[in-house]
Amino acid sequence: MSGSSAPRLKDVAKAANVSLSAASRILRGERDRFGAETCERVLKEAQRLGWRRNLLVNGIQTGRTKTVGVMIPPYDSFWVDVLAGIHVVLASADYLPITVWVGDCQEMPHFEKDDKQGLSQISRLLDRRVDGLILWPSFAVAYYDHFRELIERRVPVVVIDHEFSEEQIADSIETDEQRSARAVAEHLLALGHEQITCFSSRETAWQAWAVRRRASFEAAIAELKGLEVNSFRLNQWGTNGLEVAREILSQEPRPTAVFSVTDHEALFIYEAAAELGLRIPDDLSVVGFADLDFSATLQPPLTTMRQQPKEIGRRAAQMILDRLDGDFSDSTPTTVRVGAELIVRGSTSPPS
Amino acid sequence: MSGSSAPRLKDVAKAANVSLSAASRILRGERDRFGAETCERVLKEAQRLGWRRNLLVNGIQTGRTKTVGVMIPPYDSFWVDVLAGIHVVLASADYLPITVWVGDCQEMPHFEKDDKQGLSQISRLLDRRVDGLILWPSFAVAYYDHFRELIERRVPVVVIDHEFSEEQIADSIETDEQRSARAVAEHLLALGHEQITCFSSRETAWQAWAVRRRASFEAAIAELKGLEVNSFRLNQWGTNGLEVAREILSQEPRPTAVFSVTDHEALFIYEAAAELGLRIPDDLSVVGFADLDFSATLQPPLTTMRQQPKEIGRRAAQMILDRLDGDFSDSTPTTVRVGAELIVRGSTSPPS
DNA sequence: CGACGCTGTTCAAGTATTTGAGCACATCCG
DNA sequence: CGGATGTGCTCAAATACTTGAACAGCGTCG
Repeated sequence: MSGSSAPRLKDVAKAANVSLSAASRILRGERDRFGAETCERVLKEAQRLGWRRNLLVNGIQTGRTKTVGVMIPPYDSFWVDVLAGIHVVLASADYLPITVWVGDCQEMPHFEKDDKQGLSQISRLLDRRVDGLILWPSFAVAYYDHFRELIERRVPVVVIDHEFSEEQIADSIETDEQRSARAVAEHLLALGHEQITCFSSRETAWQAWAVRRRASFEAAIAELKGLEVNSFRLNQWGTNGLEVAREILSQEPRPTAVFSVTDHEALFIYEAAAELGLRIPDDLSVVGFADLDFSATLQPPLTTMRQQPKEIGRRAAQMILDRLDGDFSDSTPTTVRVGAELIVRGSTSPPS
Repeated sequence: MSGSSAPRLKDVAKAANVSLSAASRILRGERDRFGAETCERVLKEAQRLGWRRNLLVNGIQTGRTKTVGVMIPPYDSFWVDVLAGIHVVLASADYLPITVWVGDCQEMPHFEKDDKQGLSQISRLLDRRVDGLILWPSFAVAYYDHFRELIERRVPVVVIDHEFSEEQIADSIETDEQRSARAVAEHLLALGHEQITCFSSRETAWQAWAVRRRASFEAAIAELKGLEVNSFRLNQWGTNGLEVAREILSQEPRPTAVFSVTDHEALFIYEAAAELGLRIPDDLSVVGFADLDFSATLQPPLTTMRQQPKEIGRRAAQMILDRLDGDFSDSTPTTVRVGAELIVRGSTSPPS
């Protein structure tokens, strides 16, 4: 019934019996110009009325909303951790991330209907005047023009897990795929495996990381031992994981080790192996990638490359903040590569 | 180098050679007052300059920012799906969720340092003038006063998974714990189990759902068969999952079935069972709750209650939108209970 | 010829707040 | 006693629009 919407500064000023601008200055901390008693009165009234500053107005006036748009697929614990990293860093600078979904999250998180959805999401962020943008480049290529426009308007952009095919127009951050794939290769070769298969993800245009991961792995195996890796991948919609896993395990000769480009694919290998009565790691070694939340508790626990999603998130956010603080134009776009660590668990052993 | 920040309406008007207010009206869709040729010119210039409306201004003027604050723990796939549901519904109404983290997401997602963190997060949302608030009530009790203030200001609040201990002051949405727990109880009893243990989560003040879930389960078992359930729980920080699981499986007599209050606890049971050489489901039946992303691919696949997180998210968002659309004061707070479905997989069987 | 419709214009006020400039008054110094 | 200094506060413009009201120029119709 009180029907009162948010109290205005005007109300506070009136209640404390000072002018609007006096109230504004006092509440902004410019107190030395005013008497202690006046300050206290204003503060007390603001408190009593429950006044809070209106950041929208600040946004209009300063051109800074203290928000950063984030466009990533909140798909598994990897992305959740990336988000966590972003949140922590932004929060400590009193920024807030505004996250939008890409893809038809209704039914299939990893699949995007068309470019327009992503573009409209970017639009919605820009309408809110975000100060910066962190994104996973589902269709980065399609957005190039958009990026260029943003950068011209001094809205810093950081892209996660994307390699710019031509000119690099924005900052970029990714897992060091080459080193990581090599670590996996070294591990499997050291165990003595020679029949090695790689289970890649969907390798659509925007899944550049999957391509790089698989290719780096193939290259490492070839370079280290001269062996050829037989590679499989998911279909375009990522719906046939179990079928591919079955296919992988039905090869003649059967591979003794499978490197899955993420832990998700490894799950399908586990499932197919159980179906076929193959024991891990006795009959089959499995290596994943990401160290997702469930990987340590699989039976057997999954050997996997532990990425540093939180660190990736933190660095991404920090890059945005740095760009916003410092001079924007004088530094060229950079790429940060974050390391990953091989966690050896029970899913790998020498071939029998 | 162009150094241009976002173009203003003024720029568009100038470029199209019309007045500011004409440009405003045309771009807002009030076109019938203007000639087709003029409209086209304005639209074209707006497009060319990349003009986009400034929702901050709209927010100041109308008091509606078209944003909804969301405060939930993006902890596992359950919450990710809740978020997805929220996003879908809000996006279709051209709203945007602004998500803040609760808890020290740096190290321990499910643990909050103190009330103040949550309150400061709410503050940051309110400073941005969110139109509504969806939250998971880590410290809902501590926030009661806050809620009351929000509701007085006509900021609708929806609480997920929280039971108001006294007066219900906000809308609330939760999984139907009673029915769900009863379904689990019926399943285990139908299989013939009599030594049944419940593995609860941390049951801190704000984990009301865990308390309700465990208590409902105990009650159902008692009511259906007159049996007593031996219940265990995690410590206050949720750090001793494996120890508790070991303890559970070391009881004399050993339970033949364990109901885990979430799939996370079930993972610990799997791990402890593997350690002790117990086979699931031959020696031990395990039931989880939530049907998280990994549950179907465990070996054996986990029997679990499938909640409807997306539906919960959707309903929560819809409740906010309804409150915003309709008359706010005339309807009393309601509680929505969303059903869950028992998914029987390989982790349960009759006791041997 | 005057009224009317069409297509625009200008004016002014409103949104919530910030901020540079400046004013009134008191005190203090020379 | 005049001028400098400082305190406490106010005024007005600015941010980027929106919106209602009034009005102006032009062609047309009765």
